[in-house]
Amino acid sequence: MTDDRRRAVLHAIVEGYVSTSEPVGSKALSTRQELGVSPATIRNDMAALEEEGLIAQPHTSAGRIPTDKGYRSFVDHVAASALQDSQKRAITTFLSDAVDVNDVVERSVRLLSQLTRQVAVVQYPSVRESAVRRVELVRMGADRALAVVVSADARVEQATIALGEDPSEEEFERVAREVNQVSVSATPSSLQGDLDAWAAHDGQPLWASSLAGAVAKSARGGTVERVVFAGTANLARAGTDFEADAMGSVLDALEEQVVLLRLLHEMTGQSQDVAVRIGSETQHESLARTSIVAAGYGADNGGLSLLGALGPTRMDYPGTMAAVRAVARYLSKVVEA
Amino acid sequence: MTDDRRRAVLHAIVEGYVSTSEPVGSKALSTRQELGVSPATIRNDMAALEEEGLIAQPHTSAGRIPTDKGYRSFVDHVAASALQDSQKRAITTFLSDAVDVNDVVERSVRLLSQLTRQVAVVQYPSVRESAVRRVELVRMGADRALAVVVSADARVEQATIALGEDPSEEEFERVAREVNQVSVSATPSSLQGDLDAWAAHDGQPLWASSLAGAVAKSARGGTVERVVFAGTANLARAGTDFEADAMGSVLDALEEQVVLLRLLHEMTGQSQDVAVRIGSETQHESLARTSIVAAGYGADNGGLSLLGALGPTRMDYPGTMAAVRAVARYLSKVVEA
DNA sequence: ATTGGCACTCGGGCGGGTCGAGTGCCAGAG
DNA sequence: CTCTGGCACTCGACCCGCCCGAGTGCCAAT
Repeated sequence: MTDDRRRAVLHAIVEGYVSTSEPVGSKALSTRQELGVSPATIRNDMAALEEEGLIAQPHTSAGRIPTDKGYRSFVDHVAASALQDSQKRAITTFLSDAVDVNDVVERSVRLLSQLTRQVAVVQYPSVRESAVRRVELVRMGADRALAVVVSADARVEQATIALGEDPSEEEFERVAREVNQVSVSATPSSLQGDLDAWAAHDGQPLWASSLAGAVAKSARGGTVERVVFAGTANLARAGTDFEADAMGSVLDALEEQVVLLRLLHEMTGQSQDVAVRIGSETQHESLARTSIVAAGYGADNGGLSLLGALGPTRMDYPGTMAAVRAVARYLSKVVEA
Repeated sequence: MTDDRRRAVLHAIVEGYVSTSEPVGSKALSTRQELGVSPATIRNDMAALEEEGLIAQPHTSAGRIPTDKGYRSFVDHVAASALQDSQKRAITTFLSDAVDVNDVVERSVRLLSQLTRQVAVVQYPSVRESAVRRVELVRMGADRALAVVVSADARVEQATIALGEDPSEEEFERVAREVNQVSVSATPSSLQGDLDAWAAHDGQPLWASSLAGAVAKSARGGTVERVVFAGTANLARAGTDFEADAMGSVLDALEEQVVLLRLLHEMTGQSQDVAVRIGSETQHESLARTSIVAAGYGADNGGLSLLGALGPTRMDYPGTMAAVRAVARYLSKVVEA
């Protein structure tokens, strides 16, 4: 089947280019045992592949390298390789003795960057709406207070409230008592409404409503989505894949966070499984030469968080996908427990 | 005074090299109006400076570049330049509307990286020991609990406690009540002792002592020292100052954090003011070609935190020092308030 | 459909030659 | 004793021309 062989040729080109970072020619391919055909045959296939826009040559009389489209075809048709046992063991041993959420995320991102040899990014687990266990109000000065919300699933959120006036000690205490009563007795779904109703009562100070809002928001998931990175050094080591300038743009994009987060969300939007964006597919100027492999993790009942690996388009896709998938699975287990 | 002129020559070399990133020769220097002498004279001075090890030439018949020692001399003898008004305004406007500690640190590090065009690093404010306002205990499963400690200065710390057994609901509640009584009534200095005494009482479960330890630790300052970065892209843009490989090492060292923290501590150990480490002075292989400008901030009664800028040895020292000092001063004000 | 053969193209590497910036040294002037 | 102008020298950067070989496209043959 000539179609099969063409695919094989493409895969061989991808693998060759990924491992040597040099354009691969027909002769080199024919000596690989995989496809037992002559260079001339391969050249014909290459011409066809180039016609389809799957490969290109950097200049005449050089070997071929995959285009973004070529990588895409490769990724779509290749089965993600299995992780080596040593790597599986690494995951469990490395992550099992984490002590809290912070630690888990921290360890995960480091692990992922080591496994993939790329830049790893992990978003903090997003949490589902949960009951409030206690609200602590701390006076911080004449017109500011700190609200600490401890939720039933052991999250702790804090928010500062502008009071706009200087309530007496007794009133402050009273409000604190009441907001506790209301919040703790409410179910997650009724929380917002209950709090609003309470704040609207006669006799409540103006700042009661901002307090109510802050508490509700904290229960809902609270603070901004945060992501952490590791392995940015891998970008620098990526050899000739990046000009110094291009690397600057990538690092900027990473620090930007918001761009990356949106991208990750888009990628994992539909499916739970590993998703890949290749080069220009990122639709982002500064990421034109980078690929992202991402997956969601966490409870599948909505509270989905993201993690992924980012590197030059010339990356080991099967290996990276396997690592991302494995870490995502493991994190899901940990977070759900 | 020949000695004065030599210094002037050194400074001119440093400034020239910093701004052009190319070795500077005697002719170019003589045309600068600063020192009104002929190239030949400058050559003599250069020979002397080279003898002293302050400058060097990359290869014969090229201009001179400063050595680490040369930069050191420059830094020691130059007055830190003043910030431009626009920059001063930038600091105040940029930092004034921060809402909480997280936000302050986040904004500071970004600001510093923009002002210096280097990698900026800011350590979270370390806090002095403070009274405990409330301890919240949340059951997290059969044998684990989460302790949330809210301290009087509005910090919130959390720690997980391994219970090692499965206490009854009543006992759990009782311990929670008691640890609150003890903690809240204790003064900061007596806290550790009071908690230990309480945990050692008859009838306390085994895990009471780990709870006591966690609470005391949280009050003392709690979690690990954390640092945040910004502007790593500036490293990449630093032109030819770094090989791709060297840059990888630097990024690694940054992620390591512990190395950097130790270094920062050493630097600011004695004095409160801006400190500079140049190239090999860092005593660290991977930072051999980078310099660090650091300063402490925060209350001078012990709780000193650190911030700084890191970049290639070929950096604008006066400007960087001014920016670091300004941000440190501003942060001190904010944190003390 | 596959293969061997063949002419062609073009980038990379090598050697040689030139150019110029920068130096060190020295003798002379202030 | 210090500064200056002059001079010969060095050596890296750059340009040019050359060759080589990898890799290609095309074509005729199987």
